[in-house]
Amino acid sequence: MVKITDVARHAGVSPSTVSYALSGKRPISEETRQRIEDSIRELGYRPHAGARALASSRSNVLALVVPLRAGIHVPVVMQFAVSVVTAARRHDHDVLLLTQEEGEDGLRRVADTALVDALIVMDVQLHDRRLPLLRGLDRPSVLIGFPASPDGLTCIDLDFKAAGELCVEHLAGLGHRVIGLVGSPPEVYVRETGFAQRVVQGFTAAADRNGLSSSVHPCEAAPAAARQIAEQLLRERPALTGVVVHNEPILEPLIDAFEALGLRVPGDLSVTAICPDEMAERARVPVTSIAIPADEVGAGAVELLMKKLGGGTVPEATLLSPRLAVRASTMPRP
Amino acid sequence: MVKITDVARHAGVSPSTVSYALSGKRPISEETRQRIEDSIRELGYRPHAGARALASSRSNVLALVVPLRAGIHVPVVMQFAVSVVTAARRHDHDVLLLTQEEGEDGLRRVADTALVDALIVMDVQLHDRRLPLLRGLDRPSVLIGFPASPDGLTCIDLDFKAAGELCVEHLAGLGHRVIGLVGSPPEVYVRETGFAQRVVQGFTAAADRNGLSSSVHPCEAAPAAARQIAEQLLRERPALTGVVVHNEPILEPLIDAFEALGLRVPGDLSVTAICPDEMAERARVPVTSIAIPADEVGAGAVELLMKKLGGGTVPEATLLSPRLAVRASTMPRP
DNA sequence: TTCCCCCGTCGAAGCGCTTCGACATCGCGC
DNA sequence: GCGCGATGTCGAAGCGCTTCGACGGGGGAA
Repeated sequence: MVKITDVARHAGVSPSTVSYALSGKRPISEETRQRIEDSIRELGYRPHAGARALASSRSNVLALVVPLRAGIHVPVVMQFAVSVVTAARRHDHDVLLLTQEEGEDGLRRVADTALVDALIVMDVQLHDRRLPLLRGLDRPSVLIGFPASPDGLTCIDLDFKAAGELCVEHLAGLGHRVIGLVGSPPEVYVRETGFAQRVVQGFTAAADRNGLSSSVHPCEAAPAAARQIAEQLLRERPALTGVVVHNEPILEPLIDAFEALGLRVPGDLSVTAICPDEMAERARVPVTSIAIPADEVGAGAVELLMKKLGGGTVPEATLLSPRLAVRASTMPRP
Repeated sequence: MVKITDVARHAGVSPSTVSYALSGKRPISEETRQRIEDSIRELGYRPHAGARALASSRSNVLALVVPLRAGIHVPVVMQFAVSVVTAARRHDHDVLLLTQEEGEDGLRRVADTALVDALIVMDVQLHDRRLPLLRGLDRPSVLIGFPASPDGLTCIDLDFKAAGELCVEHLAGLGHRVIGLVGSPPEVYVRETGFAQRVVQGFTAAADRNGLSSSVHPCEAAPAAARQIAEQLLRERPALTGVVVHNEPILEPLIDAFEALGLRVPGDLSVTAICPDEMAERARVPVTSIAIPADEVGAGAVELLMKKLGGGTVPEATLLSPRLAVRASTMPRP
């Protein structure tokens, strides 16, 4: 293994000079730097990560905790993970993968052993049990998702309330007066997953603001449930002309169910959704939708962490504005 | 930060004794060990990962390279990742997440900087560009998937050839005489992804062995393509009564297409698939299928790596036997 | 009883890097 | 012509842990 002393000898300088040339923490003459770089290339030098971590008390590794639970849309999780890794690499950091199963102990372990410099936690619940731990940890963290009170934490996510509102505004703008929200399975609300509730809040607030008649319907993530909900909506709210769907697996089955019941989308019923773009695009009827901007969220989380690691201060809450992509599933009320 | 010397002082022993008590590399009297453990607990000691890595030249971290490419079924990738992390934790190791995008440089980097002790590479192609690198690296690796020649490497995967055979044997056992394989998109074969070709090999070999009439049909991963293939099969092979599907996204659309063309599954046509269990279970007609045992593969990869890290020798090829779950989509030939 | 060996423990020497203080050199202003 | 700050480099001291060789004491074999 070639080490920094080898490089130093080869370049005719001291090890510390090589170190400073590498880190840029002290000025090095252009000429010397060049010589050092040549030596590094020639010898194929790679600094030892462990030694570096020990001496600098920085491992240049971030922890990423991914959720495993049922009801989580896996491709979206993967998108987050990839965008976090990609963003981390831009800052010369690597990413350690933790599963939620490891729980609080896992977080404590990687933090206390200095394996990682900072942590990113996905799928935060309103009253997440990990919050006190994260607050007390001696290293910075960023949450993807919002707990009930983000005091002392740093959180980033799509602004789901605004997303709910935006869907409603879109429908209202098209003249719809009676709308419904088909939401996530009941257990998601019980579990107090913040984003689901926030969609409901935004939906309801915007409907009220616009003087619309609105209703909210939690729904299991199974095709059969979609059918039931569709029938129920027709029965209970015959004047319904607009639907917001916040339940990925059910989007297509629900549209199918409406059509099977004789409602054309968008002819008789306009549908908007909060779901990944590729899902909205590939549906039988391409769906007007708001996507979760996984790339932005992941990259944003990393940027926030880097700022914190650099000693900067960051806002407790970062809400990404929803963007509505208009597709074929919505049209003006007939 | 509490360090090993603190523990040693507190327990009235030398630091080396604490170290040996922790690692078990030298005998320590029960009494002393107990005292040390108490001190550790009382002080909340956590060994510093970097220091440990430096002194022992073991980081206790594995690299996992996940694929990003289109045509890869994301939930399966996630399953692999989770099972690797879980298995690694059982061996007191952590997992560093690398994206394929980082390519060979990423592998070299984490290996050369001693950030990781060993590597797991997913989605290996027949003539993968990373193979020479992996062979030359000074740390062990395990491939999930098989290249053209695994010489000098360690590979593990489902035995896709056997899977292809098993599907055919199942159909043959039910009396079917004319069968077809609906495969992956053409580019998957062009790309020389081993597993797709191996399914074809197994399918063809078993069909020949059983004296069946067989045909192979690559197929795009889009519903429209499913419809086309269904029509083509009916036209070109009217006597067809058995189909093997090796193309996740198309499984359901294909069954739909067959039924739309007047063929009942399994009444007129028996269908088997190689796909995740939950997909097979949730289809309109639950599909007789062979699943990719992501848990076993991931855990197996870690076990192999641990054995190699421990100085043991392991077989170059580990093929996991396919298991066929019989469901509602197959029945004896009428 | 003597010798040997094993068990349990210690001390010290690193592992490869960063960083702090020191120092020499140079150019500038006065 | 002198002092001073800026610039560029060096040496040495760790960072916290593992591991090697050494060593004292106790038990078994001869």
